[in-house]
Amino acid sequence: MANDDDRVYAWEMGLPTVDDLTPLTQPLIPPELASAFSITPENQRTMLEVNRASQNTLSGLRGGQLQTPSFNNHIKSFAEGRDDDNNNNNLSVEIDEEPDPSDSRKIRRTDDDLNSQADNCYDESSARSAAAVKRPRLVWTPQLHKRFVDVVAHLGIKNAVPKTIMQLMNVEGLTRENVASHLQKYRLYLKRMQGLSSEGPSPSDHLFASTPVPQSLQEPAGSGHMPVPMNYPPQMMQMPVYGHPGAGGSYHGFESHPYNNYGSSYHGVTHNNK
DNA sequence: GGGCAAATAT
DNA sequence: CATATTTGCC
Repeated sequence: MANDDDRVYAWEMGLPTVDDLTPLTQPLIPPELASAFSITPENQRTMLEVNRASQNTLSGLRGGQLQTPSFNNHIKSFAEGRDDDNNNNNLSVEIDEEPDPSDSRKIRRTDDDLNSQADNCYDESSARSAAAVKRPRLVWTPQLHKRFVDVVAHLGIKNAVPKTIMQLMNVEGLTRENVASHLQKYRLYLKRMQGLSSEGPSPSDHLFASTPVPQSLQEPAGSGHMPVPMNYPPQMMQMPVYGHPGAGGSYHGFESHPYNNYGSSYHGVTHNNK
């Protein structure tokens, strides 16, 4: 006598996670292979292109009277529900795109896009090279910063250079300049804290104070470990929640374990209907 | 390319 | 105002 919710949940759990799926930005056939077998190489799809296609798909679904509202709700709840259930740490760069009065919604590189784009292809407007587009101001969310700190910690302090950090963070749209700039500030923060021992972080250190500083950074950590490629799961998961600078170092975020936490977690599908 | 400080920009 | 980005210099 299982009710519908249970059946839906069972169905959702049987679906592949975003981690199992090949990112849309990644060609199914490597260029080398394609050329070797004289196959016409696929067009490279960047995240920007994929996202644009997603927007078009969503706006198409919403705009046209063809769809019933409940249909859209199901798509959305599905995406959010899986995110919560699997505890996916799908980090992505969260960016605002001001020049678009027609749709003031925030554009996010999430698996909302992956879901929505599944039933549509990208059009010509998305075929433009996204490289030439200047990226909007990056927002260093606690999650993004956490990942940054993790990478810096796992690299030695000696290997923690912008380029390497950027690569290991593996975040779409994140540039070396972004990392370099953030690293600069982060180092200043570390320096200030080591100088004034036994003193709570400055109230102005909103972001940094909310993220624990790994011991790997406290000292030169002479352990000669080479850059070990740490595989972060593909991006996703954002929440408006901000760490409380309350001098305690209390913060909530993901704890280096992308998966697990299955049986005990409640799969409350949160509808953020605005 | 990296590091840093100062100037800009949002 | 806080923070991210750009710039110039080493």
